[in-house]
Amino acid sequence: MLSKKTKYAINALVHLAKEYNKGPILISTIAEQENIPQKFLEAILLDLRKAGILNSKKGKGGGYYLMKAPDQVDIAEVMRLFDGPIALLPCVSYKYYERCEECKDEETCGIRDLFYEVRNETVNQLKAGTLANIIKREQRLKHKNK
Amino acid sequence: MLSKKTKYAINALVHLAKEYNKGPILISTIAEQENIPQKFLEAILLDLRKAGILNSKKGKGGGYYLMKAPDQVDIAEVMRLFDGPIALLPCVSYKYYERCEECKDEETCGIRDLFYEVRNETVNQLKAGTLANIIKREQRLKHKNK
DNA sequence: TAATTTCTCTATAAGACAGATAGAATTTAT
DNA sequence: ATAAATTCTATCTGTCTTATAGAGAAATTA
Repeated sequence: MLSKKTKYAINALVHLAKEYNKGPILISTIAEQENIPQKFLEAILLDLRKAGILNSKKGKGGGYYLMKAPDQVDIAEVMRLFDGPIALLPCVSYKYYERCEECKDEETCGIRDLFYEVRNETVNQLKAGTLANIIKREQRLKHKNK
Repeated sequence: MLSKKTKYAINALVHLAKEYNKGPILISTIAEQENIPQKFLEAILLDLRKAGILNSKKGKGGGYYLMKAPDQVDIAEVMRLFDGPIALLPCVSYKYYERCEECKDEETCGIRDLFYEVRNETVNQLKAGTLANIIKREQRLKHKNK
């Protein structure tokens, strides 16, 4: 399961994506509207800035805003930033590869082979899941439910 | 990522699947051959027994053995038993559903929509991943690498 | 210079994770 | 009946992660 940190991060990013190119948004605004504890959100946005996804401005009229276009920020990136690997086994992780200590032969491991396929499919889905894509999904669902 | 508990469980199950219908196998044998701390493995096998996947016999000649055929035990079941939900968000979990506190409208949530698709694909893959399937994969890989 | 807002640093309470320890209960073989 | 083998139960512990809260420093703008 995703940590709250990651969930909050995604919600904040979607919020900012909806206001893309409209100038900085206050932390407090995002915190209120997205139901996120403000102090926790501060840390999250800071991490997103350090990762180059957001930028910030201090003082009056300040706040946070997206550095990249909403179709250039995908969920795989956000998840890796906060929760680490997307793979379910360290031995099939691309960015965080590590050998399984208990494993006898990685090359012929059937368990690894299965989880390698799972990882690939999941990463593909999450890379297609950009902020723009999520907003599009939301619009589609709103139409449907009317 | 899977917990060590789940990883050990899968390894132990694959081991037992290879000896299906050959009588009980000692905990100590599995622990040694699969590089699993014995006492930890005891707890794991006990849980698998309580879940109806394994059965055990005490005393001399005792040990653990599979209750179901290797093609009837899938990895989704094992993961759920030890690590809980497979879904990445509680609001898209079938067996462990829970509302996201911070969510404004579940019905039209684009984030939920994305993770719903991810969950479905992952569960399908993991249900196809039975013990028999894993052993078949291993055999294929051994052939290839010769 | 005063107000606004982000940024830094520290602390912490609760729970999960990965085992270790000690011994009780059961079964089989002699 | 007894000894050996083996699973089963219950408790405990140290380390790490999660999800915050608090106090105030630094920067920016009016």
